[in-house]
Amino acid sequence: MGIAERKIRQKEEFRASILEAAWLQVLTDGWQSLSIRKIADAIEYSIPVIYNHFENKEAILLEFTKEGFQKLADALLEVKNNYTEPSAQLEAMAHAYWDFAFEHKEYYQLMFGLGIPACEMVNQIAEMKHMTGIMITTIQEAIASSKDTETNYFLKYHTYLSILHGLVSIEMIQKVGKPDPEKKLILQDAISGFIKSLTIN
Amino acid sequence: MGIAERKIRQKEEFRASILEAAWLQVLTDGWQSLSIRKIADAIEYSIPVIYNHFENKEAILLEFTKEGFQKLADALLEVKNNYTEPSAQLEAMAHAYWDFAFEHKEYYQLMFGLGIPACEMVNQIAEMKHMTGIMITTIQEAIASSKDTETNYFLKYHTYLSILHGLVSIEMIQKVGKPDPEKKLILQDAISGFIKSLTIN
DNA sequence: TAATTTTAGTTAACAGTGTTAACAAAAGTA
DNA sequence: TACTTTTGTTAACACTGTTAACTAAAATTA
Repeated sequence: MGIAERKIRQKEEFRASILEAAWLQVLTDGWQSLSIRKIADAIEYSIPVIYNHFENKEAILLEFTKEGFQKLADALLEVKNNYTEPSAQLEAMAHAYWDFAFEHKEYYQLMFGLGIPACEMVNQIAEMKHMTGIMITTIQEAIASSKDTETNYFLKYHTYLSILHGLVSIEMIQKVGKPDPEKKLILQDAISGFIKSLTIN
Repeated sequence: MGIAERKIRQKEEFRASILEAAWLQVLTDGWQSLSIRKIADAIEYSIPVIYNHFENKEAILLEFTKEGFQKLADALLEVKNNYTEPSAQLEAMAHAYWDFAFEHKEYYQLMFGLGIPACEMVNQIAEMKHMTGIMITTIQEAIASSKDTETNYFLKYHTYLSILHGLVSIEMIQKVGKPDPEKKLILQDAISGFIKSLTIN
């Protein structure tokens, strides 16, 4: 019975082509411009077929949100493995986070801008939990090898992520499309302060 | 010639009533739900009259963005004046910033979320420059009374604002409508680290 | 006061958006 | 071949921001 398998495969390909067309649209004109109709146009099908593969537009966005968090998690893990000292890992991960945000601006804006509007949804995105898990683990390792091993790791993780997201989003708001390398000084400044307070205290 | 004056007054009142109706709509159903039609309905006029007072919907949003930055600036100035030490001022302002964000969630989300999409616009909002000016001045005062008076104040201002915005927006994303007072620990943690690095170095 | 101009406000439409019900055509099964 | 299921289409609904064309009222001028 290869027919059923072929159908599943075709369905998967169809789904992928929808996402591909959507992503192309996003890359050329941004999230705000993405519409079901444009996707339907691009794949040369009528509008309702898209609803056979995705419950609604939000489901399509959710797919990209997951993809984004997965990519970010991968990027963090990769640089983390280049270091053994937790503090060095945190610093490298901070730079990787920054680089990801500006190299994949579209992903980042969806992940932390348009997406995640509802409250319960946050914990439903496994990919996000995965990413934050990497951060939390590293924070815990840093605390474990510090003088005060009783430091609240969750508080520190929250601080770490907040600093990173704050730096990125303020930079994204102020200047669009400027890959100002000098701005990494700000990242370096903020993150080294954080790491100091984590390792010294 | 009181007629012309009365007309100007009426026009101003009309404009105010549009903003009032819009704000009511935002308070009840959020920014996403705001529409020109609903405003027109609320003030019991037809749709095009709104375009006699505002160029487009964005202009209405811009009005609230300005209002928001003005309110934030006021809040910062008020708490700043309760202290003389720049470091104490920065700490108090951080708390005021946090409080403003969650007491005026609608304003904050517009100011840093929907609004300011274009690049040039940032410097066109005088109210925003005013607010950041207050922050920058205080940072400069803190640096002036520190050991290293050569510290880059603009870098430190950027870091300060980024930490605040990061904390607020991460908190806003994760939990909607939870006034968790424990979360102020994170603010305290991050901001005291920043102030330390500002005054000690 | 009467005629004219200016202003204020309306209706109706255009060009979009997400979403879905009703139907036709193709594909698979008996 | 006849029947059932899947697949895809057309057409519509209920919205959105925005604007052109028109009418009624107000203010100005002769």
